[in-house]
Formats: sequence, structure tokens, C-alpha cells
Amino acid sequence: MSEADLIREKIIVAARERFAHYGYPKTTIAELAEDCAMSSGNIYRFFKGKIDIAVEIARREALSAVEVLESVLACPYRSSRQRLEEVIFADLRHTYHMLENQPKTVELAQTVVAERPQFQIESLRRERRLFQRILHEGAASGEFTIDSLPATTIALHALTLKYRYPQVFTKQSLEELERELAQVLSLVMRGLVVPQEGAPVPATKIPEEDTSLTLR
Amino acid sequence: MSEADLIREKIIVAARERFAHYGYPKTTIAELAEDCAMSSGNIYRFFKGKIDIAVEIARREALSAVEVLESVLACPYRSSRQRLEEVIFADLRHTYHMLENQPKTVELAQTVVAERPQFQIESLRRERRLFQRILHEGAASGEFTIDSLPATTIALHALTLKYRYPQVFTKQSLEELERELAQVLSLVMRGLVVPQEGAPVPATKIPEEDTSLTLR
DNA sequence: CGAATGAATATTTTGTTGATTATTCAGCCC
DNA sequence: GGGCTGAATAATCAACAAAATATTCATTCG
Repeated sequence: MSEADLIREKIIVAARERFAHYGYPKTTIAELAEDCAMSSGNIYRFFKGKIDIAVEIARREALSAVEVLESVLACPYRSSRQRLEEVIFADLRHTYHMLENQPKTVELAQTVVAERPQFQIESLRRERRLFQRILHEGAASGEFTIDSLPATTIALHALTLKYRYPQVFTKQSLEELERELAQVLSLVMRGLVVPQEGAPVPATKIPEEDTSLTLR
Repeated sequence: MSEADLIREKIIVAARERFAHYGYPKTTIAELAEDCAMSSGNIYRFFKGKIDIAVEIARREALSAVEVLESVLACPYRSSRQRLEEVIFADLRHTYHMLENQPKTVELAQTVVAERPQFQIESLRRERRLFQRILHEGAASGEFTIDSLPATTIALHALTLKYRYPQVFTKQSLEELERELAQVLSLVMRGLVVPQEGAPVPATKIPEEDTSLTLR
């Protein structure tokens, strides 16, 4: 890692700390510079502007969140359906947890999205790719019936939108949201899963909190 | 209709006009009073406050929108699936149209919801009841397989949420949203509709604009 | 006496100014 | 010369005052 990259990291570390504690707007460039023992002007040799520091932090946050979700894919002894459902539930729980306990992080994300709409588009795309991978696996193993993989991916992603932005419209509790999501998935799985020996497709059960999936 | 009710109507008519033209915040009580040839104080004999005039207008708007959707139920020669899909598409088109062409009306609705959260809850409930009615019909006729009617209604309502608040997150065109909704419904219908003679459940087609359903 | 007014009051919005903060850049240092 | 500084400038925010507006209510009117 080059000298410049190390300084960049230093700035990011300082910014993450301050953004988390005091929030993005209340953190000044002068403070970050002070933390890094440099002049405020020097920050601009490493980042184009204040918002770009936030973007980089949010980008890493988003990447690591998807990585955690991806670890579900590596879990053995699980059907594609279980994987898909666990990913979606984990996502809901993660977002809900953020909204409840990490208001500054949520605020940061909102600032970044407001300033750089592309950021959200890319985050959604990453998540959709994860869905697509699971669907593809399930189709290959004969567990799912899928006409068009891209179309099914988009549909699944769109219909679970509410659980990626909970509490935006309604103010439901996590328990309510989980029950509702289980209903939604039950309904969808009936059309997605190939029934076993004529038995009807079983309903979705709310997965247990998997502590190995705890995000940060 | 009593004398008092007539005056109330007069105020509502004046307010609807001004809210649509100049918007809720830019319309003053004094102006409404002028329009109705009365003093501003007298408005308060008919409405508790300015927001209550907006609430009444929005309530009527919402009721008439649901009534239009209900007219689908009366259409003959249509399967429950067609009815359900047409209602959901009509809802999407209606909301989209509002966002595109009636910004003042949308603003009014947002103001009302911000001030009276209950308003939104009731609107959603009305819509859900409509869904439930169609699902119930379809289940009775043997067209749908439904375990629990309330649970299925909630699930269907939740998974179509995006099409009731389009353009809130993403800025998709109506065409994109319609294509996406068709995919979502295709997927869900596979789990909801009883297949005919072993043939697979056909995909959802985007319904034609039904001019008789045009909302105002 | 109930209906209505409009002046009085309370609240909200708008505008202005000063202060704070982001960003730039001419110049300094190694 | 490339890395860095910090003062200069531009942009944004915060606080306060002024204006506009919502709401109330003592008073008037029919």
C-alpha cells in the first residue's frame, strides 16, 4: 500500500469515527485534518470533497454488508430456498437494526444517496446479483422452476423492496415485518419451488437469528 | 342537505380550486373566506382548522379512487385473476399519473399524511379490503388456492407496495414499472392460481389502458 | 340568541445578517 | 518539483427579526 493510500486510510478512519459519533454535517474538514495532523487543504489532495469521504465509507459499508450476506451461500446443508429466505431476512434485520441503533450511519447513507444517486443504484444492483446467484443455483439443482432468470430476479427483488426500506412508510415493529415477510415468501415460493412428490410447498418459517451473520 | 352543509361544500369547492392551482401552503384562509363571501373567522365554524379542509378533500379523493377501482369488480366476463391484476395496474397508473401531472394533489396528500398519519392507514386499509374481496371471490370460485385469506391479502398488498408509491426510490418510467409489475404478478400467480388441466399458469400480460377506468 | 365579523393574538414562514465551514490556491518547504 | 500549508474566497448554516398567516374570541348584527 502506497504512502498516499496510507494517508487516505488515516483520513477514512478519522472520518468514520467522527461521522459515527457526531454525524456527517457536524464533522468539519478542519477537525478531520486535525485528527490526521495535517492542514485542511491537504485533505483535498486525497479526496475531491467532503462528500467523497462519506461515499467511500458508505461504499465499504455496503460491500461488507453484501459480503456477510454472501457467507450464507457458503453454508452447507441448505436448500436454495433456505438460502434465499435467510438472505432476505438477514437483510431486513440488518436494515432494521441500522435504523434503530445506528441513526448516524443511516443519516450518512441518506446524505450519500441524495448527493450521488448512482450509489444507491449500484448497491441495489449488487444485492440483485446475489439474489440472481441463488436463483440460478436453485434452478440448476432443479429446486426452482424459473422461466427467465433475469426477469425472476427483478421480480423477487422488487416484491421484497419493502423489507429493504422498512419503517419508511409504516412504522411496523421488526416482529410484524418478519411475520409479513414470511407470508410474502410463502406465497412466492409456491410459484417458485418445485413441489416434492405432489406435496404442497410448505410455508416459510421465520429463520432464527444467526449470530454468525451479525453485521459488525 | 342542510344550510350548514351547503356552506361547507362551498368552502370545499373553493379550497379544491385553490389547492389545485396554487397549492395548500400558498392558499390562505383569508382567500377562501373571500371566495365564499364570508369572514375568515367564519370558516372556523365549519372546519376545525385549515388542515381539516385538506383532509376532507383528500378523503373524498381517496374514496372516489377506490370506487373507480371497485367498478372493476362489477365487470362481467373476467376471471378473479384478471380483476386482481387490473386493479393493481390501474392503481399504479393512477398514482403515476398523479405524480406526473398533479403535483399539487400529491403535495396535498403528503401534507395530510404528515399531519394525520391515520389518514394513510385508513387509505391502505380500504385498498386492502378491495384486494381481500377479489381474493375471496377467487377462492370461492376455486380459481385461487388460499390457505389463509387475511394472510394472503396482507402478503399481496405488501409485495405490491412499490407500485403504489412508484418513483419514490427509483425513478423508473411507467413502462418499466408496468413490465416489472407484470413479472411480479406472474411469479405470484403461479403460487396463487390453480392450474387448468395440468397446464402451467400463464404469465401476466400488461392490461390495456381501460379508458372507462380513467380517474378524473 | 345564534350567526357572523374582524380586530387581537399565536403561530408559521420568510428574509436578512453574521458566523461557520468547505474549497481553492498562491506561496513555502524539503 | 512535488507535498504541504494556511490565508482568501465561496458556500452554507444558524439565529434572529419582520412579515404573513392561522386561529381565537369579544363584539356586533339580524
